[in-house]
Amino acid sequence: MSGTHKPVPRIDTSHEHCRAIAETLDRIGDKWTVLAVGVLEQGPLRYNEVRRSISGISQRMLTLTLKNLERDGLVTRTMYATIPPRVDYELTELGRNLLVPLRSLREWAVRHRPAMLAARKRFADKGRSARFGQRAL
Amino acid sequence: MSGTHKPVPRIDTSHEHCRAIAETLDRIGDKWTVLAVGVLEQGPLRYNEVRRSISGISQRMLTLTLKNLERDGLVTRTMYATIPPRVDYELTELGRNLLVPLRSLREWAVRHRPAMLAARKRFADKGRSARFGQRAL
DNA sequence: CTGAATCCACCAAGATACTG
DNA sequence: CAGTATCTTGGTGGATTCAG
Repeated sequence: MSGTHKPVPRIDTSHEHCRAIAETLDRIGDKWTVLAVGVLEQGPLRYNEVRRSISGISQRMLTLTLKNLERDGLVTRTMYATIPPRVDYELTELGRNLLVPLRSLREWAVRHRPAMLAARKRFADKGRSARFGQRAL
Repeated sequence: MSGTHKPVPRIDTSHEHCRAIAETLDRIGDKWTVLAVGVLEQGPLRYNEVRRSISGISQRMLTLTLKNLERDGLVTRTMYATIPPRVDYELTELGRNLLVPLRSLREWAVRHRPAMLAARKRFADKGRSARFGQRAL
């Protein structure tokens, strides 16, 4: 292990790291993926159980979201040839690993998102007052 | 106040966390935001420095991305009325805080994304063999 | 140099209806 | 119950041009 005690001293040798993040975000940054992962956190669910757990999702988008999660090895899909048919979805190890950065993101959202929204509001107000010559609306 | 005192204080107690994540992802999950934050990690940069640091970005998208970051209090925008004009962008405290979950995401990407891509490939191959009657292509 | 403005292509995602 | 198939649309982002 030659001399180097810490193999990760520098964070950003180039922006290929950023690209890795961006690509990951491109995958999980759609409208429903993290919600699906979230509701599956507690354990396996049937198709319609997932559906009911994510209010507002359409059948089409749920099917697409789950299929993509299965394709990427983040959830398993288990069919039971019963009548009526039954399909269970469950997070894989890989999928559960994803919960770690998601929790980190949640942590940021809980702690700092209010400040962000406040800044957004200030920005909007500033823009409005500028457009109306510094006069309150 | 007849009967109904509280319309509905709790919307989704367990999954509102997922919504918070989803909303955050909706904000930073676009094509360029994390890349911009990433290149600004090392310190303030001028407009064209950022531009050159993010290969492939158009003027329009860079301007939009930076403006949104400024609006949400994640970066500061400092104009110098010189000729030629100069504008510096720099991460705020809020913006630097965002680096924490982003690093967590990068950690996942580095460690687990190869497995995800492998699963995706297996899935594609499986689909192909299925469509061609179990025969290798 | 640092943008703003305009036009346009593409695709994610919703609505709806149908199927095994 | 667990999906597919088809159509439609709003928004994201690219290319180009104009401006202070």
